[in-house]
Amino acid sequence: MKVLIIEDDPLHRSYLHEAVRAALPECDTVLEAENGHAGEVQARQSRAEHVVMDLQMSERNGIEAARTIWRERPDTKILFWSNYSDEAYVRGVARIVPEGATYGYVLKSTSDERLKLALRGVFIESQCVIDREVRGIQQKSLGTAHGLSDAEYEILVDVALGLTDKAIAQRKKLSLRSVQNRLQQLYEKLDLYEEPGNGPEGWYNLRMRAVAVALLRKVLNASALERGERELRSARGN
Amino acid sequence: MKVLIIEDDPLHRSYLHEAVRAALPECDTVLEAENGHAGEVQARQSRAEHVVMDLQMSERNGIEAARTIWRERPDTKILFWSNYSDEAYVRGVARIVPEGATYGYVLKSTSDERLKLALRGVFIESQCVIDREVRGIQQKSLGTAHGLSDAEYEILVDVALGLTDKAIAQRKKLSLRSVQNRLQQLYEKLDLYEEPGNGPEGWYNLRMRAVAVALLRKVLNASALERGERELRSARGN
DNA sequence: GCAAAATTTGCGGGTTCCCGCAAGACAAGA
DNA sequence: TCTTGTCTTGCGGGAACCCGCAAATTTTGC
Repeated sequence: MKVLIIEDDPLHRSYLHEAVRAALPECDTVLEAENGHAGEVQARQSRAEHVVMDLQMSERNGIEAARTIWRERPDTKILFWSNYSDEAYVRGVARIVPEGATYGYVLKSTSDERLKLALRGVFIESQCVIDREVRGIQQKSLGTAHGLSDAEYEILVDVALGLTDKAIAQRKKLSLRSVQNRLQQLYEKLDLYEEPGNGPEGWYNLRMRAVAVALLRKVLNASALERGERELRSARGN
Repeated sequence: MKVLIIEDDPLHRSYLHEAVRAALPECDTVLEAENGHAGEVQARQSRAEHVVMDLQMSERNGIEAARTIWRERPDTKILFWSNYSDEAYVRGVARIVPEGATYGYVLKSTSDERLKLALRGVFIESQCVIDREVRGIQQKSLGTAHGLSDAEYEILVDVALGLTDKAIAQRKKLSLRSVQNRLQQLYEKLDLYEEPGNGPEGWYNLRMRAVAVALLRKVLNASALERGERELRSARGN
């Protein structure tokens, strides 16, 4: 059995290495890669079926790497091991998990014990192991109360990238008015109409404010923006 | 001699602890705190004059903590030890360094050797030790070419928070038109007028696009936004 | 298959934004 | 003192945004 570790921080990498050794005696080789790009190459070459990786790496982040790995071998078992449970990350992962794949998502702040359980659970038992806190975010992002639908999320990204309504309409093949409707739903969902303690109406530019609160609430983050920007550029140049 | 370590990642904390022990034999006590808030309290109680800390911690980030520490004792020597050299962080640090204070800024990716040199340089020799890469960012952010002036940066933050031109004008005690002028400068500096490969003019909402590219280029980041939001709220409620 | 519910679209208008133009305000330097 | 340059302010208009209203279309549930 082979395990591939993709993690850019050397300290965390060696910690993970040790944890894998301790939790999985049946594992004979442990490979390491120090960024998403190297990780993809390693995964391809070594045909490793068990991967544990960080999200948020420079060079190429975990979500990108996981996507290409899964695209090549959808039965790969991946354990995500991240510092954060930003909704943007959780959503990002959810978007790329292939049908029926087994994966896990644990936070770096969990105990050694839990990490080991997660490693065994995902790699040996083929269970999906999701940290309690991450699970909480998942639920919340689905709940109709504050959770954004996929349509709303996508338009949020487009707006955040700085596209005009017209550009979005064209991109999404909708009428101008539909785009604006979705925007209104978005504003509604983000509670922009009832921000407390703001004096005269018209303090906020709703469009910008929506992005600001999305960023503050971690519904969006830099990595999601980068992904959107890349997609945008590639769509332009086709 | 006392050294206070403020760092939320346990692995990094113990690594730092060891580095301090190795680099500074004259240091008799090493204290630890696991977030910015605890760090401030520790610094106050222990009267430590030597601090090494991470930026980007949850709970309360390094810049906030450093500011209050320096406010209470401006002669404290602080070594920032961070994963990133985002312009937003560099600028954030620069904003709070008191007159004549000695500090350092090194990246976590530097070698053990350099870290130790930085520790000795800042704490013993009272030198300012700034990583080559960080220095590069500093220079760039000052160069008139792409660098934003303070005025431009501040308006960027206000826009990013979602304020309208009118609100900004009032806040900054300027006329509406002046605010818009600054915005135009900002758009100019960020090269929004010559983005390559975008077809018909009018793909972008300049206001939003400015924030998007600032985020992508790390001129802005989530932590800067949070700071801005806090200031905004406190200004509202005075 | 049909009615209810949700989405999409067009129209119209009020508001805000973006910006060219030009007239004051102020500081630095010949 | 008289430029020269930078910064600020006002005016005006075209474009984009925000949104209520109502009809057309699609989706959903039974």
